Amino acid sequence: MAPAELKEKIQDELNGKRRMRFDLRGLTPFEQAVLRKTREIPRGEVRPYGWVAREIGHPAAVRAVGTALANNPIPYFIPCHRVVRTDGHIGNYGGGGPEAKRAILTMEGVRLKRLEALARAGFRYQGVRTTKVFCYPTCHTGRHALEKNIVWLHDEAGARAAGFRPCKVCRPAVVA
DNA sequence: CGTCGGGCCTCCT
DNA sequence: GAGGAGGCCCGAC
Repeated sequence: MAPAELKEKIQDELNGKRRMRFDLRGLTPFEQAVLRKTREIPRGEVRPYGWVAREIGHPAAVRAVGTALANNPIPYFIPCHRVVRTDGHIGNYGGGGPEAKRAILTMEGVRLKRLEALARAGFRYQGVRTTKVFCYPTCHTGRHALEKNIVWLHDEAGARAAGFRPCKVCRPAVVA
């Protein structure tokens, strides 16, 4: 394969445009589920450990998700660096520590400064007044929302109380 | 902000 | 196979 072609293939993989088949045999079903779910997180976005746990049907196995990701056999291609803590902190990272994790996410276009500022302020979700939908801050569905229509939300209960329903793309909560 | 306890999956004994 | 430790966590105080 020509270098240019290979480069394109790798880029497509990391952008989610291509799905290479990874051999995950040898891992437990739980670990496989964690890794498969993690691959669904788009480049430039992040999701909490708790989100992965809930999505794979083990909502309380949050910590175990972290353990499974720590054993990720194919770092970067299975983007465990896109999984962060619920409170907005970056969380730990085996391959180079939090610094490496921040560097990779920044490369992928995540606005970490903004994300961490939101975390410090206690905001976990972004709501859009006009659609009445709330998302995780990095969800791409809200990227064209007008600034004046954006509302920052502390928690799910508050979001719902304000009339917002969870985004169907980033699924910040189960659709009640 | 820190600490505590809970909870879950693996691995090791 | 039972039991315990520990890990890229989380929510409540």
